[in-house]
Amino acid sequence: MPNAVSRSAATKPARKRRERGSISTDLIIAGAFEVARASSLDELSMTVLADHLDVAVTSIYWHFRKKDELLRAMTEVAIRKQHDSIPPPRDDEGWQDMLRRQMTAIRALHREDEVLSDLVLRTPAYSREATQRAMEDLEVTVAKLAGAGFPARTALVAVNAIMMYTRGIITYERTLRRSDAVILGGRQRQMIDWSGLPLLDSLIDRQPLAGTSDQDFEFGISRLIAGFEALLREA
Amino acid sequence: MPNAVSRSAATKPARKRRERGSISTDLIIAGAFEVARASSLDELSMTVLADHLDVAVTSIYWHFRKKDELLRAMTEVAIRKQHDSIPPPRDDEGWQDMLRRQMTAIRALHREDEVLSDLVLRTPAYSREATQRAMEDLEVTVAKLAGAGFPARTALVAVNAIMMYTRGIITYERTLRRSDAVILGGRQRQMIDWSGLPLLDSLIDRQPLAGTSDQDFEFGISRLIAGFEALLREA
DNA sequence: ACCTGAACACCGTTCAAGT
DNA sequence: ACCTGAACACCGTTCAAGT
Repeated sequence: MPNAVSRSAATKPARKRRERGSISTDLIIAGAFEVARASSLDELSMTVLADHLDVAVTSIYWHFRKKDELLRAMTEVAIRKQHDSIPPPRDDEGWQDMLRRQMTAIRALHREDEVLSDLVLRTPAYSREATQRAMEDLEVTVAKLAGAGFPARTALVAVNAIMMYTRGIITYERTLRRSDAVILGGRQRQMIDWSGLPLLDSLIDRQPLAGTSDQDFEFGISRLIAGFEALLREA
Repeated sequence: MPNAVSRSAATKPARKRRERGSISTDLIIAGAFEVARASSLDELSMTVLADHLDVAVTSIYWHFRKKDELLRAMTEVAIRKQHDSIPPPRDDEGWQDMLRRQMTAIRALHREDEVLSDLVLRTPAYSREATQRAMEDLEVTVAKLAGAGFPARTALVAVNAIMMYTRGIITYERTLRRSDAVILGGRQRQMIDWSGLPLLDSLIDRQPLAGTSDQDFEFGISRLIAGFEALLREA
């Protein structure tokens, strides 16, 4: 915290003027990630960011005309990081393992980087480059399924489906974590009258209610893959 | 717009004092939904809501101590509406059709009511009643699968998985619609160099890029159900 | 018990002005 | 070309005061 001086006092920092090239768009983006990671993306404000960078708020507006423009730039960075973290297909594995590894990697990344997750899930890709990269990845993945006998169209829709499932898990887990800070652990269990719920009563015990585990995630992935395999056998 | 008078002029409305019981929490919630539906949940502010209700902003704070409290109340309403819109299982249908109908109904609801969607997806259930209702629904659904031969634990995880898939589709479609207002139709196609992408080039034509169709949604549902059936056969 | 205006801290953004 | 402070409209919230 570079300027944790006086908040309430009327004395203003009276900052020294910075040199001309002393802040760049890259520095601002990096600073924005630092602020967001230290608190959250929601709490990232232009004012706080400016303080963090020890710059006048308005200086940021020379590099980014709107806050939204800064967020877009951050999203590009996040999308690239996600792209780089997805393992490429290997020749020595089947399409099933490829899908499993890719989806697991995406989920892991979103779990360990909430800011990235919030950025990426908020919007589709902005730039041409990001879209191009995404399409190239998709082409390779779809080709792998097509090579295994799936019609091209089916391969595309299948990849799409397993990504939607992963997305659902990711957003749900994100929602849980967001509110867990408030709700505090699984004391929900006591709120419920279990008398009419014999099945659930026997299943949901100590573990946090409706939480998502690695096994639960794996289950859905396996079932989708099994469903794809069934389609392959029919042809 | 009850008070679309002067914004810039220094003359303030000078409102007449309202009677004591003239606004209730229910009226405020209803008004909040009206404002949100007319614009969006993001644009719902206490000030705008107060204007809409022709009430002083601070009056709302007597009924709801925080904006978050109002949002919670709205979420409860939304969750109840979602609950009521999900068709109950029928005796003359199998578990497959039940799941299909339920997931389709949820997706349809979220498509036609964006405000509900934003509220419900933002947070898990708050109140005891909502949680209780959700658990009762879940019990019935899980019981149907269990009756078909699934172990109880598997039935629960399966229902969870298909809900996660549906959630992924819903959030993705929501994201698309949010940005479609900006991006404007599928002119993305021209941005991309298709030379290295023979498969995708042949598949993605006129239709909006990466859009989600009813058939795509159906595909994932079918594959999951097929995956569940495979599990049943193994036992 | 319920409604109200004044007031505050914060936030995104514009603009005219510095160097 | 790049950095800055003053200023504005808006937003959530508190508080003391009305009836």
